[in-house]
Amino acid sequence: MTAASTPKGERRRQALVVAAAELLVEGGFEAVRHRAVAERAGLPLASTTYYFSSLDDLIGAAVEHESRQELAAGRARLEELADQPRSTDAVIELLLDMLLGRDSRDGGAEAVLLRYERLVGSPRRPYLAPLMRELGAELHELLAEIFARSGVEVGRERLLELIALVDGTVVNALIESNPDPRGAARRMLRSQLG
Amino acid sequence: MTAASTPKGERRRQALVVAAAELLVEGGFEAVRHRAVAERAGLPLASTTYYFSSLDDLIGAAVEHESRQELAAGRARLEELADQPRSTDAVIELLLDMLLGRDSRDGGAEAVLLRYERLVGSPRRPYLAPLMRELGAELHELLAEIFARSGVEVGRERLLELIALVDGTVVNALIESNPDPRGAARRMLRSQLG
Amino acid sequence: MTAASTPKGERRRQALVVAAAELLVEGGFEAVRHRAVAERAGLPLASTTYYFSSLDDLIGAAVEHESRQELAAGRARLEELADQPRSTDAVIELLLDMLLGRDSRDGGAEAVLLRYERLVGSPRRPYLAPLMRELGAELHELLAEIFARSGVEVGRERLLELIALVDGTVVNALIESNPDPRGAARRMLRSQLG
Amino acid sequence: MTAASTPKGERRRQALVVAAAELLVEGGFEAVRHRAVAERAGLPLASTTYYFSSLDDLIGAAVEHESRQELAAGRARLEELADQPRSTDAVIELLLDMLLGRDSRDGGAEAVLLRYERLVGSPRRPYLAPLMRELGAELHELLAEIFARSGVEVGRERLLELIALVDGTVVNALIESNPDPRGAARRMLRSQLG
DNA sequence: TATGAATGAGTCTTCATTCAT
DNA sequence: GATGAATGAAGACTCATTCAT
Repeated sequence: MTAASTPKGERRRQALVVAAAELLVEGGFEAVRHRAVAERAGLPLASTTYYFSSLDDLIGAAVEHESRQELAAGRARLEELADQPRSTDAVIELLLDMLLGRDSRDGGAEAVLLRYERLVGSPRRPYLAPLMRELGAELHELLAEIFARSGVEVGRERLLELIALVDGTVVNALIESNPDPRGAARRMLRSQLG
Repeated sequence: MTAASTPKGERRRQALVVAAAELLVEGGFEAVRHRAVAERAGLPLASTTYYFSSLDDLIGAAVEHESRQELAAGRARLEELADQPRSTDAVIELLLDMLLGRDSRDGGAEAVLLRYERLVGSPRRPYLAPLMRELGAELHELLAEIFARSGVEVGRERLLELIALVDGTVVNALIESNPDPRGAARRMLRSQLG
Repeated sequence: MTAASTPKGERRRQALVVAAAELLVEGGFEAVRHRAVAERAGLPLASTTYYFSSLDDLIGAAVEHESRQELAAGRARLEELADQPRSTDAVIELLLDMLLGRDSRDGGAEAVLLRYERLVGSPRRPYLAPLMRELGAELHELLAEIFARSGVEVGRERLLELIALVDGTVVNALIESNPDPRGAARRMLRSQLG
Repeated sequence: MTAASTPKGERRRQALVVAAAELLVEGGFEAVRHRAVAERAGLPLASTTYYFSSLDDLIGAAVEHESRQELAAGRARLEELADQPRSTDAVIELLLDMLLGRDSRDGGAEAVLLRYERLVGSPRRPYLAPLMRELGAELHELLAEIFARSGVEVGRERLLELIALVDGTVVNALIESNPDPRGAARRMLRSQLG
């Protein structure tokens, strides 16, 4: 419909996606507006509707871009560290990086909050459902691989339990304005794995 | 800020809070708008800014009202059931009622989603922080009491773990468009408490 | 909903209605836009949505205003001429004034076209239906009164037939770019009444 | 202006006209947009401005196409039925088919409304004037022929009167939200021809 | 000859907030 | 103490048309 296959067109489209993804990460779904995206990308307002049939379409692309980026970075890191034996603590940090984002190491609660807002906000956007399921599956695979390589025996059920534990701990930490949700999740994982 | 101590003033203020709380429960933070609140309360639009210095002010009052109401209902229920011996399953349902809301029993995912959106959306509203902390503490107390009365030995750490497990399971169920988040949480609790 | 009962408010509201009615008469339904109305009335854009819950609401008010104005003018004229005996030709001109608008006497086809566009455009706007029926009934009454006072015996069926004849003649004249639709209708009426 | 004489060009141009005519019939003048036409024709958006200097140009071609099509269909039908003797009622239905469109037999008021919107909307598009005159003349011829063959004596004046009567009746029926404008026109013709 | 890319202008509508009364 | 009136800013989206390639 709103195709754009020329290199130039593709570049502009990508610029919009990147701008939207940045806004998404910085301010959540609400921050992704036609105006804001166009301005950040340095493109005219109408370009947003030219390249994307609706704002939802653009948001979808932004979520996908951001998530794939993060997943890819996670995979790359896993490869990079592949053959080194790792301590439980190192595995835990890796897990936390994957689940809370690497920013959570220094960004305090803010980065984590944004991430979980995005997750909890997804169900409101039904068009994200297939994507979220796919990304979720890929993330689980990645986490399973992390455990496998580190020699820790973890079945599927146990993996889901650990993920739930982390997510639940984080959510509760956020709600209680705990300034260090990562720390809370870390403690929880240690008591489970350690 | 813009107090209102007349009996009449107090009554109107309360009507606005109740209306806002209803909207909050039905449609999340986004649904709480000056217009909508005033209309539902059957009061003039300007009354919303007269009794509340800003929309955030009103939202804060609504969150407080709603949460206290729910906590009180939870406590009342506990008292009501106090002396009857209870099966593990009954305890689990009670826990789920407290954590996911009683609506979750028939409201499907929607009611649960609304609740978790509210929780995760809270940190973005700093004025809610003290309230959320206080409410969290009271909820934990209530849950501890439930366990205590049902004869199940559960320490503070273990309680926090169970809560995290439920919240994490629910969040993940929502993200994956699982139509029955309560069911997912129930299974998790059973495997932990069974 | 968007009440406005203060004299001042009522005046502004009326200014918008008048502006909208002018635009309607000059350019048809399509010409009645928020921007255009606000500009013509010399009021801010948002005032249009403040006083009218939607554009349709405003259009409805404009149509009603314009039509009642015309009907009232027609009645006034009838009273004014009341007791003078009238020739068939005078009756015919009166009829044409009522059905085509007084402007049709000097405005050529343009004024008539706008009028018939408005009529034929009404069914597309269901909210106008009750109004159009009411106005139609009042117009028929007025025309019946004209015949009655001029001593010409005309039953209800015959009246509807004459109206249809005029409207149909006018529509066909317009389609064929006849510059004098009133002339065509006049001839038709003369051959019927003469 | 922007001619296109290649066989391929001519074919594409025609495809656009056909698409535009369909949209015209289905949704009136307003429905004929560059985008919509191109999409329906399965051609690139820019082809609409390449083959037609403006939207009006395209609309003109669509009106012409549609009208000639209908006239031709009318003539064909007349030939087909030519030698059978016909009752007055059959003649009336034939007349109504020609004036209101065959769709009016089952399409209810909608199809008729669309047709009269198109007719009354024509004068606003001056470029349609010559076409509309020509088509009008041909239609009158066709109707005259219908009467001639059915043995009913009808002079030119009487024919124009009957047409006006039908059109006027239909317009008034539409305005009054009469759901069966064809029925109204039928009754009118019966009382005139019966 | 064609067309993908592009956009300025405009569409209706919502809303938090201010202010005069 | 209360509120009707008011509005600037922003929201998503549409569209005819231009232009470089």
